[in-house]
Amino acid sequence: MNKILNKNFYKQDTLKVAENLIGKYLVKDDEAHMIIETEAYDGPHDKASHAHKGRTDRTEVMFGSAGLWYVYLVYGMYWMLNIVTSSKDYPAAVLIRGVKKFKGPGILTRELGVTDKFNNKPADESTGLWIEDREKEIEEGNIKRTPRIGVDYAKEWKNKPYRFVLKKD
DNA sequence: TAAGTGATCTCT
DNA sequence: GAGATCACTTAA
Repeated sequence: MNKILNKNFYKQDTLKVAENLIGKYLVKDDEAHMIIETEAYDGPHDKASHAHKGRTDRTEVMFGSAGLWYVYLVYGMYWMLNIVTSSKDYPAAVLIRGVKKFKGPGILTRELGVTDKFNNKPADESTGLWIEDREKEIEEGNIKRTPRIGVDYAKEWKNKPYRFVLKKD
């Protein structure tokens, strides 16, 4: 039974959402891709998070309700796909870094045609891009935690093990 | 390992 | 308005 993840799932603690998203399926129209890599960006105190400097036009979405997409451009070329988590007015999101077929966050969005048109939109059937739970269960010991990628500037936060990767199928 | 690329943010 | 920075990728 395939179940589309709803707000109750995304409302959980950000790290929990990031971990639980491993092994779930990112669905775009009729294609389903198993998520194998995520990263958590949790709260205003997290120096690696865009939101740690406060609310701006760009980060406004992260302060919004759980279950919204947060999509933005980095390095002038690549879209990053995040799902907003936790409570309203608490800035947090989980970056979808990779699915089984496409490695790398920039590749994933390029191949799926994800752009800022999804930004601030809900992850459900209304946008044609959502995440669903399938029968397959991932064992906890099969998920590896590592520090996040590309956030060396974040000082003491750069080494936090906020990245989750599926070890093997 | 370096460079391409453009939105965003922080000064003026 | 100008300048720096950046949650990445590719080609060497």
